[in-house]
Amino acid sequence: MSESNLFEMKEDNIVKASKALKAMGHPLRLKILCVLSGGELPVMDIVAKVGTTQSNVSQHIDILREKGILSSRRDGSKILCQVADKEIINLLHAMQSTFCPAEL
Amino acid sequence: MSESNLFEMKEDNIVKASKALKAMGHPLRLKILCVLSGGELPVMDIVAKVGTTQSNVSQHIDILREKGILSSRRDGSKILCQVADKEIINLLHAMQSTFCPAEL
DNA sequence: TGACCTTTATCGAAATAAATTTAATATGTA
DNA sequence: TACATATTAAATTTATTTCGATAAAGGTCA
Repeated sequence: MSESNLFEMKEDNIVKASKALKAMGHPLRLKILCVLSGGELPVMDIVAKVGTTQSNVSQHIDILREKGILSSRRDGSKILCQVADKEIINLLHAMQSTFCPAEL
Repeated sequence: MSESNLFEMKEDNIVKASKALKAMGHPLRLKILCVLSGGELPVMDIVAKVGTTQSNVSQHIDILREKGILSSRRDGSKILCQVADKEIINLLHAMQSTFCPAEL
């Protein structure tokens, strides 16, 4: 009867988590998160760093925002984006140590 | 000139990581990982726990195996599956604390 | 205020890619 | 042979990605 999983996620949380993972599971969006790991940046700077169109970046940012992975605030004419919270930062750290063995 | 991102992932690693995240970013596959967090299980047991067809589970397991997230070994007529390594376990922990605030 | 520039968001549409489901069959073990 | 798992295929459906054009919101300056 050893019935305990380490991760007893409820269905709701499974759904929420899988949506967030899916959102992060796109190369451009993951790149955006890496770029933001240094701190807040306006959208235009992200565009410059990741190399695609403004429209495209804006849409990807929106997807990350929807899932609570990224947050943003207006500063004058600019929108400053950042990684939403410390939990997400931790998650990114865990990913880095999982997937970037040599880059620590 | 503060040019350093916390996460300086190379393009290759970004691609690898995003593929793995995408693989985990599916409710059924995440559920399979949760179910396996308690230890090794044969495929038939996973089928029973997650509730779908054998063929479907087998296909999802394959996707996780391809990305190095899950490993398996034969034991007689059964295939025992488990979460691939400690890094992935850490990642699952990070996800749990991010997405399951009340279930700790 | 009005004209204009910058920054970001949104829309429409085309192209592409996945995911789902089911069924049939193959493989390997006891 | 029967059981456990994997593979394949095909049909179907659904979603994603991307681009270009344009809209909206804020800032500047005459």
